[in-house]
Amino acid sequence: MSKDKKTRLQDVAKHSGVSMMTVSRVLNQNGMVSDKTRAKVQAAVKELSYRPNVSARRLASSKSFFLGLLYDNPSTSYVSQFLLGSLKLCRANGYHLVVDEADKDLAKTLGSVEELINITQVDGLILLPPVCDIPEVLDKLITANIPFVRVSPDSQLNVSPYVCMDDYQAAFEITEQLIHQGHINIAHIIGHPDVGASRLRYQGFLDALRSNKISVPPEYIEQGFFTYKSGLSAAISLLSLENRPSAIFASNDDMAAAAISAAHMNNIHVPTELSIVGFDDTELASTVWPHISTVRQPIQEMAKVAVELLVSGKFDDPTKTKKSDLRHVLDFEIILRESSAELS
Amino acid sequence: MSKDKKTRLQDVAKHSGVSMMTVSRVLNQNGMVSDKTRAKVQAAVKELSYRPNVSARRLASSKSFFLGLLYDNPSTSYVSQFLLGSLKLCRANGYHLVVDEADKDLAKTLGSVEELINITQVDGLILLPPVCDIPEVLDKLITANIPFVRVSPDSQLNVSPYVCMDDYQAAFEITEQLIHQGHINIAHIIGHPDVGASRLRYQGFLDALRSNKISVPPEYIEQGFFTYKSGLSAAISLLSLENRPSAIFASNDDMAAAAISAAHMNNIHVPTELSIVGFDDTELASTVWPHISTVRQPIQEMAKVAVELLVSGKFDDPTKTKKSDLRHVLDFEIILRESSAELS
DNA sequence: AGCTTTTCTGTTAGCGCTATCATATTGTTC
DNA sequence: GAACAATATGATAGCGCTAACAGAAAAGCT
Repeated sequence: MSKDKKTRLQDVAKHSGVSMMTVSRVLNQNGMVSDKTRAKVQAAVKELSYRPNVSARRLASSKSFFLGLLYDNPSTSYVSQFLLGSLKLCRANGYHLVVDEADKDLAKTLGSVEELINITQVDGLILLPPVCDIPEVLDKLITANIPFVRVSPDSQLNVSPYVCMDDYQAAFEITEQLIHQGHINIAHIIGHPDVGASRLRYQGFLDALRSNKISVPPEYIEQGFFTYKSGLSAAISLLSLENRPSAIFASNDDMAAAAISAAHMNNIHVPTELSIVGFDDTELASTVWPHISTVRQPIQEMAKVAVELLVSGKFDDPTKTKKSDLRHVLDFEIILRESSAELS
Repeated sequence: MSKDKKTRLQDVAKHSGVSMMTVSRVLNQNGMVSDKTRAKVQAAVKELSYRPNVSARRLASSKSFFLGLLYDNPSTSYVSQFLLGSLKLCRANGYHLVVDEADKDLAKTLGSVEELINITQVDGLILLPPVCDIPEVLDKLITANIPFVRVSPDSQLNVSPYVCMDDYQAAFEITEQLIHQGHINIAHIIGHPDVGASRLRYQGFLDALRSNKISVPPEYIEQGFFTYKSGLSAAISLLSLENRPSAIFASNDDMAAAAISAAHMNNIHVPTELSIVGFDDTELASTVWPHISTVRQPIQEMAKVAVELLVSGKFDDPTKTKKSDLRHVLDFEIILRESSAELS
C-alpha cells in the first residue's frame, strides 16, 4: 500500500551538497562538471539508489525517451528476434520501444509514421527492411528531423546511419560450401523483391557459381517472398523439374523449411538426395527436421547497435554527420547442420 | 524542422470556454461534468485534434500508463503472439507495454518485479505461465497493491482476474478425435511441469481414454518441457518402444513438431504410420510438414482481454472485486490438418 | 422564499525534472 | 597580480497536466 517515497533529484542534491542542476548534469553526462563533484554525485546516486523519473524528464526536456520500431516483415521469427534484442537495450538506457507495423498501403504507413512522430513523439526510429527503403517514409523523417537507423537498407545509403551484414559475401560463401560438397545443380529461391538483401544474396549466389565456372539454368531460379508459403510453391516447382537440382539455396530459413517440407512430400530424402541451405539462423532453422544449414545473421546484435546509435545522439544533428560513420557492418557465420551434405 | 506547436489542454479550454480542469475531467471521464459542457469540450478536442501529453499526465497523476508483461515461457511463438496482441491494445488505450523475462532464479525474478513496480511504476502487470503461479511473485504484487491479470493460471484462482481457456476440455476433445480415427495406442508428451495447463491437458487426455475404455501403458507417458528439444527426446523414446504408439498427443506445437522430426528420423511416415497432434496452433503448426493438427488457443484474444481488464481499472480496488468476475474463459477450436489421420 | 443538499466548475499548487541565464570559480596571459 | 577567458555551479521559471480544495449553480425540501 504505502511505499517508501521515491528518492528524487533533490534528495541526491542535498545528500551530495550540490544543486539539483549539477546532479542533473552528471546524470545526463553532457554539461561540464568537475571530476570531483561528478564522483561525489555518482556516489550519492548509488547510495540512495536513485532512478530518475522518466516522465518528469520527458516533460522538462522535450525528449520523449521513446524509440519507434517500424517493421513490415513477413518473417515473424526475424522480427521477434529483433524485438527482443532492441527491448533489452532500450530498457538498459531508460528508453521504451513503441512497435508499429507498416501497412501494404503506403498512405497508412505514412500515417503510422506521422503518429509516431507527433503523438508518441519518438526520439528516433528504427526501420526494418523493406520499410527502410520506402523513399516517402525516409523523406518524411528527414523533413521532420527525426533521427533514424535502418537495418540492411538497399538504397540511399547516405541519408542515415544503418546496420547491416555482408549479405553478398555470406551468400557467396554458403554457395561455395555447396559447391565444395560436390553440388553442381544448385537452385535458388530469391527473397522478397522489395528487400535489398534478396538481391545481394542472389548476386552472391550467382557470382559463387560463376567463379567456379558453373552455369545455372533459368528454371533453377524461383522468386519467393520470404514466407513459408511462397517457399513451398517455389520448392515444389524446383523439385518437379526434369533435371532436378541436387541443392537448393533459399534466401531465408522460412523458405528453406518449406523446401524441406516439399522434399518430404515428394519422398526426396534430405540431405542425401537433396541439400538445402537457408539464411538467417532463426529459431526455425533448428526446429524443423533436419536442422537447416544456414548463415547466422546477428539479428539481436544488429538490434543492439541500432538502438545504441539512436540513444547515443550522435546523429541527432544531420549536418554534423560524417558519411563514413554511417555504415555499421556486423559479422555473419556459416552454420552447417544436417540439411546439407556431400553429394553422394 | 519547426513543427506546429502541439495543442495543449489550455488551448482546448480556451477554445471551448471552460477551465482546464473541466477539460481534464472530460478527458478522464471520471468527474461530474454536465452533458452540455462535455459535448462542447469533446467538440473542441476533436476540432483541434488534441492529444494529451502522456508524460505530463504521468507526472501529475501518479499513474504511469505503463503495463508490464512478465513471461518465462519456453515457446517463443506463444510469447510473441501474445506480445503482438497486447501491444495493439495498449497502443489503442494510450498505454505502453514493458516486457520483461523472468529468470530461473526466483530472487532475480522478484527483482524484476520490484523494478517494474518501483522504477517503471507500471499500473498493472500481466503474468504469463508459469510465472503466474509463483506464490512469491503474487504476494509481492498483492502487498504492493499492483493490479495484475494472469494467463492460464493454475492456483490461487481467487487472488486476481485471469484469462484462460478450457485446456481440459480441449485436450479431451482432441484425444477423442484420435480415438474416433481408430487409434488405441495413444501416447502423450506432457508439458512443462510448472505450467498448470500441462496437468489439465494430461488429465483431459487420460479422461478421454478412460471414457472410451482405453488403457494407457505407463511408458506411453513422457515428460516434456514445452521445448522442441524436450519433445524430441520424448518422441524418440516413444518411437523406440516395442509396442509403438500409433498416435502421439503432444502438449504443445513445439513438441509436436519435434515428434514429427523424430518420425522422419526413424523413417516413420506421418500420418499413415503415426498420427501426431499438438496444442496452441502457433505459427509453427502450419510451418512444418506435415501441418500439425492442433487446438487453436486464442492467444491474441487472451492478450486483448488481459490488457482490457487492466486498463478498465475494474480491479484496482481488490476489496471491491467480486470473485465471480475474475474468471474469463475464451473458446478454443480443434483444427485438423495433415499430421493426423484415420488409422489404416 | 429561504435553507440545505447535490451537482457542477474554477483556482491554486505542485508532480520531478531541465533550460536558461546569472554567478562563482579556476586557469591563462602578459 | 590585474585582466580576461574558460570552466564550473547555482537560482529561477516553467514543461502540461491533475489533485485537492473552494466556490458557484442547480435542485430539493420545508
